[in-house]
Amino acid sequence: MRGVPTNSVDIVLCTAHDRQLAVLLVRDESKRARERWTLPWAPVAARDTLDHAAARDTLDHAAARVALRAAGARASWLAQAGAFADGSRHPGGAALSVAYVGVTRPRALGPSTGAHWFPAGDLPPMAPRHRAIIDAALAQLRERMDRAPVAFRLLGATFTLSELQAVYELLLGRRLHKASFRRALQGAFLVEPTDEWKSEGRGRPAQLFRYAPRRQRGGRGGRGGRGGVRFELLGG
Amino acid sequence: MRGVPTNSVDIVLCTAHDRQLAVLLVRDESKRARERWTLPWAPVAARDTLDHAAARDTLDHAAARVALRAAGARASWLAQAGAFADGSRHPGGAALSVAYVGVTRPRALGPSTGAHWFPAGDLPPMAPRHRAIIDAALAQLRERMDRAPVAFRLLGATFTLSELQAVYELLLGRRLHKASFRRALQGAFLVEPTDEWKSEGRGRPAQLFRYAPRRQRGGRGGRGGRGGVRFELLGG
DNA sequence: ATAATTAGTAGCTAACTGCAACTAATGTCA
DNA sequence: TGACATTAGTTGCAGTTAGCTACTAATTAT
Repeated sequence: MRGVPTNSVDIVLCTAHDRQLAVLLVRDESKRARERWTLPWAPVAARDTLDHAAARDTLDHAAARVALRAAGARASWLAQAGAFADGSRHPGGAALSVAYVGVTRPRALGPSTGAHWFPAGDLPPMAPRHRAIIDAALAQLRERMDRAPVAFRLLGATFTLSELQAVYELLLGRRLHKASFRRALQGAFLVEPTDEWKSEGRGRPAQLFRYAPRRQRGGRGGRGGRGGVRFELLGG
Repeated sequence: MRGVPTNSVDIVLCTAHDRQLAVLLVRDESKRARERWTLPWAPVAARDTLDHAAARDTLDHAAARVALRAAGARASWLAQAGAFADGSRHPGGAALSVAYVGVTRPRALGPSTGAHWFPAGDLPPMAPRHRAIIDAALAQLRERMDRAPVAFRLLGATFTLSELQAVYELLLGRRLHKASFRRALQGAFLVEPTDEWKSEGRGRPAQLFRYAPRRQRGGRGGRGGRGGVRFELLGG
């Protein structure tokens, strides 16, 4: 916290933890912090953005660095979630915060990194701006699930269809119908079966699949946006 | 342009102009500008964000002010489209730009305001960052059409269903099927008929409707997000 | 063996989309 | 005046898709 206010990049990194959607928070190290947690963040100096004219996108790279440092591993998906500059003070005093939302595969955090996974529905007290960022980031995560393969990035190279459905349900926050889910998935040519099967202890073993999107058959899909208009979401 | 780099708010304001989607640009007043156009923008001083703790969202208000000044009227819809800070220089030297996308009803621009509507498909040379902002803003505009009543904001208080469909086709950049469009609209309880009719010269007069969303009947819609998962958009 | 549990599939119905064809109301023009 | 063009608005049909219910399949627990 120098004299000149800086911009910051703040990350809402999500994972599946203990059958719940969890967000990564780190301990707030500033003096007046009393048992507080913050999102992982880093300042973005104005200098940086002017010096490296070659950089494809300064903000994206800064976000990737912050996520890597906080979680100990690369985020497997990361996208910008917006800029926040309302009055509520930022833990680091940043004038403006660029928020990112991402996912990373569940793994153990290194000890004493000061980071911890919190269930998204049970977060500790935080700075108002960080609370707002989390709300917006989780909302955008859900909206983007049908445009980016977020769910697949939360899984390993191979997975069962039940695992995939569980991730969708976790991220969307609602139950899905098994038969419909599989029919839609099959029709989208997104996964292909492997020769391996996975037995989880109880019940029938499940076949393992891998994410292997093939170019769409002329059907509905396609980037151009076919199909009718969806008026259903325009409540008020 | 003082010594300290500032942040900026840059607006991609759209309207229907001459049967085409048009973007509002203003003349670049800076010295080394040779016949160049830029998006309407304004600096956001770091001070502002710290002083007015009461302001709901500093950035949204700044964006609304910029749009009002450039177009001479309030934007009827406005949403944040992301933060941009790649190497490409900003016309005003801003280190970081927060982009907004909005729409405003077609109207005559005041004379000699330095602003002009350009067809979205035929834009003049601009700073690379502004070009990137426009691309991202128009993409987001299309994605948000089914979550926010953007099309209705481009129309007056009453409108014919053909006018509504034309706006949808303009913003989406593709043709829609008349019967399906109307059936979906009727099923969503979004508009209600008025007693007035509008005759456009040729052809049968059209009934005027007004935007009056009623709370959804138990059907598909609802904010909670019903319906199956849309895998079709996950190409690669 | 039998029950419990999980995986995976099939049939039915309801809803929705696109298509084609139709009726309705107005202006244009011979 | 009457045929024609133009735009509005509706209807019936076929194909597709989603959700529901119910079923079979394969494994572990008792």
